Amino acid sequence: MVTQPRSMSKKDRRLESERTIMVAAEKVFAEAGFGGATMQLIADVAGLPKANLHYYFPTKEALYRRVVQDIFQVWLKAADIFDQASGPVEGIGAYIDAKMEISRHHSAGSKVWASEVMHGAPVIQDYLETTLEQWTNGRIAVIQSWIDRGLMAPIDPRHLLYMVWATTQHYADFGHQIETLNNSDPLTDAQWQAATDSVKTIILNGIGAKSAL
Amino acid sequence: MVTQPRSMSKKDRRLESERTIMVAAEKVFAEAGFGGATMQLIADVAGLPKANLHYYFPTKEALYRRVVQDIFQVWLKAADIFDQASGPVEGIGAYIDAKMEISRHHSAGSKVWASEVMHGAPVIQDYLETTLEQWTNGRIAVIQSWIDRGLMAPIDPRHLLYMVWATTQHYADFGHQIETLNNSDPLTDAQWQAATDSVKTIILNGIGAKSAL
DNA sequence: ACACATCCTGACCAATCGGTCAATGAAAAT
DNA sequence: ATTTTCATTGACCGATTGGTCAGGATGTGT
Repeated sequence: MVTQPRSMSKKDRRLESERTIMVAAEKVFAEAGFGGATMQLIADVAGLPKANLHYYFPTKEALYRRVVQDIFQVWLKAADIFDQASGPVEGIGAYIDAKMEISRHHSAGSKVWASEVMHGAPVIQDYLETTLEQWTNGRIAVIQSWIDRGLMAPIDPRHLLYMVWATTQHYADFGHQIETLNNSDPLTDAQWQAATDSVKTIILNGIGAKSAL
Repeated sequence: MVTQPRSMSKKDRRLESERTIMVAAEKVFAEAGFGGATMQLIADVAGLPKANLHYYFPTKEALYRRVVQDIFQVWLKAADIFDQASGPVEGIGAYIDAKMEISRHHSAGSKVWASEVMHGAPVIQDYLETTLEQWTNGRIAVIQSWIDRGLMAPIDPRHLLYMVWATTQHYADFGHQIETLNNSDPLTDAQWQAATDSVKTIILNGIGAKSAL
């Protein structure tokens, strides 16, 4: 489970140990929820003794907090594309692409985030009130400017964002249901592409998006 | 917490006791997840001694299973409107209305369902494979007939359904996040209406829905 | 009044939980 | 070479968990 090249500084080894634990923790938290996850199970998945986890992370909650914060960073980063876009077709289209990609390849993280918010965000409430609110307001302003420039219909930007979040994350959070309804097979490359295209088509048509180019 | 009119058959009292417990359980499971919920806390919320819970429900899992099944029934029932509709504007519009209503007034149930599916549906897997799959296939056929009759654009019905589920449930499952981004205030009647209208506008426009009337 | 079934609950139990700690090992620093 | 710091771990602990059970309360049919 753990590869430890001998030529590695102490700091690097600490970082790698932390990462090993956090990867295992993300998986277990996603599968069992915070309450259902046990330090013992995380330790088993990470291939380490339980006491070692407590050496790097003092409490279960501290470990969980780090996992959630980590996810939040990935999640925010996906939105950089938004700002570089000239109009809704490019901006929202690329954002949907990015979020669908995360749903596919980072589904455990998405589930942990969903679980955290669903239970009232006991751990990352401050993030919601600060970082997320600022980010959201910034993106609302961008969308509003597109509306003002006649590049899309006058849809409430807030609900548009919620719809993009909801739909893209659905493919991660409810991935098991989707898989079950797909003859219990994981979605193929083509099916993921079809899903992404469908989402983009409906939303971009739904808001009457016009390319700014 | 518990009102027990003296004139009540034994069967009725049993049913009412079960209902009292299940309401409390739904709330606690929604707030803490299955793993985080404790029988003691459910008992406290229900205003009953813990041992009494085990009299009506042998195990925590049995109680949880009943709660999830209960939700599933509500969830399926909301879709009856679908069949009576003459076209996508009426059918999908009414379905969105119904699901938004559930998200608003049955949010705990929605969260429990989401949590269950997110964790791999360990308890209701059989429902997914039987009832839900049949229901889904039936609705897909209806939507396809609308497409064939030129009442909407040729969108993959499956992904359209996922989008409706995702978006409407988002207002329940991520209600805390939405509330936080709304100055930590619950959505007002007008805001709920605006949300519902936005969702309907985007989706119905997005699929090029035409009324059949 | 009686017997009988159902309902209720305080006290209890084994198992598991998150977390601690002293002892040991390994690597830097001197 | 030796000291010092960091990393590792098995054994352990108090607290909490889901679940049990014996015995009392309550109602029902006769």
